Amino acid sequence: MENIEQIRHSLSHIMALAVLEFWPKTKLGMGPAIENGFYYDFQFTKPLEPTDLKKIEAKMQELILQDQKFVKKNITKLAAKKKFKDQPYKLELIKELPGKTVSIYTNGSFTDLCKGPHVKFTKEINPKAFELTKIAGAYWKGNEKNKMLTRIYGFAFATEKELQDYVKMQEEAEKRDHRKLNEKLNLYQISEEIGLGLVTLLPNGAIIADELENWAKETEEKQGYVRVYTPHIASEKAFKISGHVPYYAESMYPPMRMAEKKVGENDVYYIKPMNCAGHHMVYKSKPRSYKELPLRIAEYGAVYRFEQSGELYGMMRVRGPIHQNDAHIFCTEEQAEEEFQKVMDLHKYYYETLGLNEKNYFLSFAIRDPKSKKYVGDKKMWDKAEKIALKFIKKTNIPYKVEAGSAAFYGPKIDFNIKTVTGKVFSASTNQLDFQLPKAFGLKYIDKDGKEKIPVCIHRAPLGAHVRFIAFLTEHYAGNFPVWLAPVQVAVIPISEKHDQYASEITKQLKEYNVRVELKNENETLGKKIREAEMQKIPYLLIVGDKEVEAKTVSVRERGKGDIGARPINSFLDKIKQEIISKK
RNA sequence: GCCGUUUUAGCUUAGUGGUAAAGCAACGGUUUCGUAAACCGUAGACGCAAGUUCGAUUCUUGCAAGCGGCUCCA
Repeated sequence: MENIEQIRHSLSHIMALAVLEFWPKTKLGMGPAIENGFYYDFQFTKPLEPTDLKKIEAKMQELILQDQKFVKKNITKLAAKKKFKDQPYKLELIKELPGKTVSIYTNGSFTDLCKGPHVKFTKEINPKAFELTKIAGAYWKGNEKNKMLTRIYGFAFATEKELQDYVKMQEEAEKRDHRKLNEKLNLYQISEEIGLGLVTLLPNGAIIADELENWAKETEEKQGYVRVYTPHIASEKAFKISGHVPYYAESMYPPMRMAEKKVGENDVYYIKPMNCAGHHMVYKSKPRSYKELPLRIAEYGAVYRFEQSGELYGMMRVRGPIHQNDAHIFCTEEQAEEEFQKVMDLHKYYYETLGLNEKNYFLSFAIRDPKSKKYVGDKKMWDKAEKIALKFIKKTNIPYKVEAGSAAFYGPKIDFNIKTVTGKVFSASTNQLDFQLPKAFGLKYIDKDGKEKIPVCIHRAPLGAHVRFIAFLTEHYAGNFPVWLAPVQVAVIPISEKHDQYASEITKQLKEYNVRVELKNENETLGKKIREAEMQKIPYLLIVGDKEVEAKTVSVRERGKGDIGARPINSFLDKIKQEIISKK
């Protein structure tokens, strides 16, 4: 496996050499190996033509066949500066690297600043096991304030077969893309007329959202949560207290101003990007005693965020409505650990029920970048929050990875992240330990000793936001939703018009038991109706013809399994009800 | 938002400097069928705007949206 990384990394150098042979004035950025291949960032002196990719690829193959040797050398920074005097990005890197010397690698006429390692000879690389795939813009050092360079990506593997298999696998994965599946499943719509990134859940999507929401409500009620409804808009005052203005303002829809009135704080309103302010005000609605804590305030709150247009991605990343499975747990510092553990256990319960395991998600601990100014509150509180959160996260025994600089502006986050079929990472659920907002909102409770204290707040949203979670589940199940979530659970298919009446009786009976059923009695052949139902991914098809009418049964066809035989309707009802209740 | 790329009917695609072809879906009819596509017919489109031209869906420019990345996130 190490070798494949060396091959990929070496290919990026070979690509740089190929590019320089065609356009010697090109400035070089960085060129690492990545999960499926490699890339290199260039600053071209002229725009790249679409055909150039093939041209570079052919040149690379030629260079590989020359069997160039990769030679490593350590040189002083001074010598390096001289060597790379025409490469401003390399000079910048040399300046930042620690130590007095840097390592360079030479292959053919090309030398790059690089810590390696590489293959010894290019003959170790199969010239048919790589391909250049795409051109994209990428900011220098990943910072949008920097210049945008042109990145060329390539796939690379040890053998040609592995490359072909990978490409094929990608094509298969794309079929599971929730945007693609939506064409048949009709879960949602995003239209230019309504607006960019604004999702309409169509009837099928709405059913799934409702099922998830009901499940969350039932579960949370058992665990002592109370439900509230808070306004979708709030005055600027609230967001100044919470810090959203100014720390989060660029992700918020522009404010609404009450023009006819004198403009003061209460004449400016924002659509809420988070539910925090509302829930903090619920806490503040009356004086609180330690006896009331923990106070768990829940709401499937609809928030809107003005995400950059280029970030929008089907139902995975939208501007709204983002119905979050949100709750804020207000508790004492001593209670926080237990409450946090309960939240983690709740995740476990939800995820296990949905058939998710650690292959489907990973935990990340998002802390602040101490150098950045985009965080509210004082350092002491941040250090404390990060320290305690880390302690909690360690106790859960779930592997996690630390991400510096991605905390929320008011506190560290513990995120459950998911990957889309195409490899994009999104956070499905977020959990935060917050010492800032309760203080900012002036929340208090009277403790046993009669003294006022500030509660701690745990922000949590285990089922994330409806649309993102539905998108994730759609891809996870490849559209084959378990019966309890399936928009249509059963299709009743009469073989001919003669059986329509019996079919509608069966349909009616199922409806009485709250099974989501569709009668497919349109004038089509049986084969066609079955095909359509299968493409809609309906879990059960009940086929009724002469035999079934006669014997008072239904022939059951299970999704993906085919005909599983005839049985009396009551027996089928018992089976499906059981599956719905157990969320199988 | 930035870089690249794409845009012909609801979807998938064909094609042209003289306004366009097909399959599926839709609709109407025929057929009454045993486990993934019956048959016949009808209707429906060149993303938007400007320019070049006798004439633009086709060429040019701008804009918009989609897609792939970057940045960013529930």
